[in-house]
Amino acid sequence: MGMSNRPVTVDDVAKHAGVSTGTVSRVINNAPHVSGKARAAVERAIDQLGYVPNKTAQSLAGQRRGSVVLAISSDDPGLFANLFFAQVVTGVNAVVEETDLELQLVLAASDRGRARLSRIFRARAADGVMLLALKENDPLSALAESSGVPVVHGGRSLDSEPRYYVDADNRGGAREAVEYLISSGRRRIATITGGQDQHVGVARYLGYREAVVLAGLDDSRVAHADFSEAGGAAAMTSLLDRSPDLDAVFVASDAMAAGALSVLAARGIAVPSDVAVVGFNDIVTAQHTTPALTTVRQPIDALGREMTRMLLRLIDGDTPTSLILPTSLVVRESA
Amino acid sequence: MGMSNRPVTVDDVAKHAGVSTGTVSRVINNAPHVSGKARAAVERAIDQLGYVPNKTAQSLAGQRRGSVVLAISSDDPGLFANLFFAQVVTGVNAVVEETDLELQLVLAASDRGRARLSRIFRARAADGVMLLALKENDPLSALAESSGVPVVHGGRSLDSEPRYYVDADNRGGAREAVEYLISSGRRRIATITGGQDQHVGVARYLGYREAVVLAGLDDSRVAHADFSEAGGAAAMTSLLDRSPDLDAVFVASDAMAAGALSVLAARGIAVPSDVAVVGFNDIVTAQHTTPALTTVRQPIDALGREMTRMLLRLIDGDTPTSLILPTSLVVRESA
DNA sequence: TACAGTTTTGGAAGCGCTTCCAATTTTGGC
DNA sequence: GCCAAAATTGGAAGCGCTTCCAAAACTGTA
Repeated sequence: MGMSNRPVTVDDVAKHAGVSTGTVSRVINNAPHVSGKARAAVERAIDQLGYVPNKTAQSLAGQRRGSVVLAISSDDPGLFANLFFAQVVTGVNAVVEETDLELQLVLAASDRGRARLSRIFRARAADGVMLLALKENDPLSALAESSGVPVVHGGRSLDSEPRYYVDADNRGGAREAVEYLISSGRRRIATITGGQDQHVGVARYLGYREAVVLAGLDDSRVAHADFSEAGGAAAMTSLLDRSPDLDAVFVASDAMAAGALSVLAARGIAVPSDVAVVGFNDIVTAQHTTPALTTVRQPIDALGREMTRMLLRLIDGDTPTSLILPTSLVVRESA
Repeated sequence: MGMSNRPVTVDDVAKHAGVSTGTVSRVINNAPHVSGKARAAVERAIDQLGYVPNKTAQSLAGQRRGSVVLAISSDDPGLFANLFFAQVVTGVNAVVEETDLELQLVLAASDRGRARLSRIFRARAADGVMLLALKENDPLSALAESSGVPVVHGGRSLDSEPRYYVDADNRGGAREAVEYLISSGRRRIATITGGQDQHVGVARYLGYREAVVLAGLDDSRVAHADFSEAGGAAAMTSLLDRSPDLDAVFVASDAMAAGALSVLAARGIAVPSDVAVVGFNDIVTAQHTTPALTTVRQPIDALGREMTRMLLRLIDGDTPTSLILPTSLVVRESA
């Protein structure tokens, strides 16, 4: 059992099976043009010798890399980033696992990580790359494009729509959330937005406006924030000062919603009876806020899965179409 | 700029610089025995041609893989697992990034993942492997051992201590937590344990006993559970029924502590005035429980970092010693 | 200037596989 | 039982790099 020092090679297998290396290779890759007899002999030899193909050699000879990389460039060390990360990886892995590709991870927030990614593109050192949470206008995006390496983006950026991407339906989710508020009788609906320099920030704001305007309601109760809890609190304060009559607020992230809730609580405003609150993301703490937060959930593992499927198709030479994944409203107590 | 179809190779660089491929290789790997003149010429050529070495070819020729794998076999999809996961990866990446190794990820909870890992061992397809959260008595452990591939374990198992591992000081952390309870005047201290079929479960229980016995207190207030919130609740109930006089409880995980807290609240027992509660892990929700949970924090990213450092040393042929990382008590409101 | 010792260099032989081409064997139709 | 067509096979030529060895170019000293 593999006690020998020198690993078993195709030549050993060929010799042992009494065929040529070419035939062994054909069997390994179950290519056509192999007689049943030869195949059986080779398979027996492989078994007896405990042969495992050397992937490096396969790659070199076969002109493919045998690996895809998942690059995550979020430098946000926050809870959401972490969980998001883990779930995406899970989804990606589930699909990669079905192939015989390796999954390489690159955390591209640091300079070293970015350099690494750049090298991968320049050297075509992977069969494909999934790019997650790239900053707006990231130079890596252009490099990726020009390298010829298949690339799938997770999420979009404001400046330019990637050729291939998977994204959550941020606008639709926001719209649905607000429509829910409207259907439950709210009429003076405010919103706290995330950074308007990011696609998700804008998309969720647009979804809010769409719903509010369509219902013929006032869309002027807007406070811009930055996705942070503190920002959410500040925005809620400003909203309350400007429009004390509001009866609902759609908040573009759960973290901001948590900030908003604490301001509401501090002012003695009851949720949801006085003011209904809806968040976005469905982070874990959403269940633990007081009251538990009604929010919009993104299908994060599906995002990972679909990105990977798309990448595989791209590697196969297909031309997939970008995808927008539906969100779902999770109704708890706050609305 | 790389518009050519055929990628640039050492031969191109050699020709362009007027030297041999051997010399180019020596420059790339900055090996000795290269004149300044030759080095300069090669570097210029590399620059002008935009040459990036082909890692696959380097691996094949150099008899090294150029990659390490991080294998995670936890099939626990829970919050803690996710966050743990993300933090370990972050720590691992931080160290791997400093080398020119690639980081390959294998989720070994599924059969396919396990098969993949097995293949990696049998084919020596990585320079080293980090094994996280392997189940007790996992056959992969034996395979890893016999393969000759350097392996570092994260955490220990009950049945056999791995040759090289990094673990958190579960016993010490538990002991410190209980000593804190004692020092704040508690005398009738109970514990809710995690699964006693896992090393962490046993270690934390041992830490509890150590502290309690050393202080000459009664160590009989024990309820065994399974690290789950529901299990924690059930255990708390049983504890309260058996020993209504208890004035503190050390709970071996935050999830169980959350369950315990809800039981306490339901019975109208005030925390911490009537009963003090300490958890373990410092998951995010620990800050959001009512009251906020005092708990023991593990240095998870350090775990990742130290595992990686240890693996690198192993790959270099050194003989590191296993490591136990200190935990720290995070005092909040519940104790 | 010559010579032994040192450093640098070129070039070829792999690393373990795939793939192509030509050679061989098999097949099937008459 | 013969022949062309089809299927199978062996073997060699790479894939792009490292490394080893021998050859070449230096170095300094006598």
